[in-house]
Amino acid sequence: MAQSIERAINLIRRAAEHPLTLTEAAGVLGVHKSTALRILQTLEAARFVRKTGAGTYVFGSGLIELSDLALGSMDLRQFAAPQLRDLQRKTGHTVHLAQLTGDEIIYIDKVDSAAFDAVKLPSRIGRAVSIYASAVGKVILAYLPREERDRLLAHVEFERYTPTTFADRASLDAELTRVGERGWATDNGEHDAYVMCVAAPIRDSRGHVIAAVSITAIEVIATLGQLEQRLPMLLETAERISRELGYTPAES
Amino acid sequence: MAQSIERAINLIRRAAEHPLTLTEAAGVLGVHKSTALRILQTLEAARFVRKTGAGTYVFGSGLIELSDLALGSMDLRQFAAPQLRDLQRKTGHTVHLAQLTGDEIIYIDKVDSAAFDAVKLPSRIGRAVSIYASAVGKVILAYLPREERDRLLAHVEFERYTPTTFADRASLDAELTRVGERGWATDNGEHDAYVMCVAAPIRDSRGHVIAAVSITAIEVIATLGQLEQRLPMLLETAERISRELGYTPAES
DNA sequence: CGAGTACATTGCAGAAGGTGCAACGAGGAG
DNA sequence: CTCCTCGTTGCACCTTCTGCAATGTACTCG
Repeated sequence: MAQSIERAINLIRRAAEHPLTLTEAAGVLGVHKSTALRILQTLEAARFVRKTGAGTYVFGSGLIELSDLALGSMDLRQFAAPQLRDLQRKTGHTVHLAQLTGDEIIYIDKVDSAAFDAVKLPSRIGRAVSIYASAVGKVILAYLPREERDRLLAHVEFERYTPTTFADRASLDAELTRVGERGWATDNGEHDAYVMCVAAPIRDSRGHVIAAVSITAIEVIATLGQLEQRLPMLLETAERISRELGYTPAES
Repeated sequence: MAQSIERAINLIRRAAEHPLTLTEAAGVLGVHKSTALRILQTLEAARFVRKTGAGTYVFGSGLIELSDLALGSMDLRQFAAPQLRDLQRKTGHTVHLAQLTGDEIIYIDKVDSAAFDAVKLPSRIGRAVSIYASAVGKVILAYLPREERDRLLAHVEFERYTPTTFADRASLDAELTRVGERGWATDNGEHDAYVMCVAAPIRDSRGHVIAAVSITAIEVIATLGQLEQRLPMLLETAERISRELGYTPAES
């Protein structure tokens, strides 16, 4: 649509992979060197690329600062990272940290299972997660104020990914009530039939649920029941992270 | 220089901070909505931004994937992260992980000192480090094959940042020999007069030095001598990371 | 329930910005 | 010392981007 921008993006990608000379850049885009030069200079001004002493262009720190900015709450990530790692080691399963940002829930950290899983989980840091067909999504939704929950679900078009998906508002609300009562959520293959999860909420200093940790496994590795056996560790991890964020559990 | 690209970058920045509606986007840039729309659509195609159900634009996962790609060697980061954290906790000082990428040395991870330092270190993940006026730079240089060292230093213009800077090739080479012999490097305020560092090399499975860990403090907090007392921990951390990368120390 | 409002989206003509050319400059190799 | 390659600059042309106006769509309020 906007080809100069497309060209710029193309160059960013290349530069991130491998140092790029001006002539290479022009070659890749199939444009004149002067054109490539101007694009690179613009990107350099934004520190999206950086010019090395040798005259090659490489990715710049601007991009990383941006992702940091976007992933926001580096606090949360920083505090959570060692706990996630611990949890991964103790359970052996893949661990996710997801957070509500804007209108959606995205993964902000992930610790892969140490096992040489034949099957890689497709989740990626920065990706949005289904808000109603995931354990992290449901556990966050469950603790959101009524109006907030309504706002998030207002635009959602429910889709029945698998037989277990809660694919309408009524059954989802019932599930959320259940989740809210027991304090954790599961994902019984609700998005991908063979992927199981258990998730627990993370609270900030005001007690608001703002994120969630989960452990995930494909059914071949562990059934949902087996995952649920790890629940004490999961809940402890979530609580520990919450405490680091300044949360003090009310004595109820 | 290329204003459509500048505009695109501007929008990326905004979207990373806060969900953005089309009208806002147009307002920010001072252009017509249709213009803003086309830019956003282009960015969306590259997944630099993503459109939420509510119609707002937020940062997209493409950016994060890019930084991951650029920081490369996620292996190194992953393996190193917990060790760095440990080292930070034990020493109390800021810990850096730097790596040789292309022609330069960049920080690929950082664990800030837990202390409420009045002075923040200006280092940032993704930023390039001076190759000859930093502990990490020198320790990596010291173990590089002769030709590689020459290549990296060929384009360098030496600058005497402070009285302690090794500002010419001859004195730098002498220093590198010393570093190579004892197995670690210091930065005695060679770039910024009040910033002290001690760094140790990290090796990959072939035994090549590819990165370095360092502990850093401003002189008010700790003198170089005090940092050197932490040397055993630093060296142990470096070796542990090297082992995780598959390095097996030769019995010399 | 229906009109009104606010917002996103599309097509098109004009114009501004981007493009390629050619010439210059700098650095390295032989 | 000369040639060659690569990065950089100024400029005229033309492609591409822009803004307008009209259409479509979703939400609101009477």
